[in-house]
Amino acid sequence: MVGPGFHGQVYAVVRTVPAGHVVTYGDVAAALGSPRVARQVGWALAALRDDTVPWHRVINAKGRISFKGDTPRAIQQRARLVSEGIEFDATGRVDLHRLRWLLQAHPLEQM
DNA sequence: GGTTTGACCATAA
DNA sequence: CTTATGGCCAAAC
Repeated sequence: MVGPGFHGQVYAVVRTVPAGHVVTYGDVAAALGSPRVARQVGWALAALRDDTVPWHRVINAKGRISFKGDTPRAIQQRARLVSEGIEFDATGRVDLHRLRWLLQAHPLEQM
């Protein structure tokens, strides 16, 4: 249900991220053609209720789960990533240098 | 249709 | 390392 313009594209890109890899909001935004819309990517995921989208594989550029104040979701996200084989640092950060997934410009524009 | 806000990012102190 | 500020663009009010 890639409804309106931006959200659908975000979901499409996030679905292309395989397990065991992560991407930053900026990367997803850049894959959509605008590296400045990282916030909207996060906002789109905030409205997400679809389990078909691995939203937990999307983190911030610091390799960490930021959120605003809703910790429970962050904890669940971390649990899912660990379950997929993602390793977390002592500070709760992920090794982006190794687990960063290279997004494609237009994954499934007309799939 | 203007104002507010936001799961961000980069820079500065 | 953390905290603060500006900017960016789309959706919600």
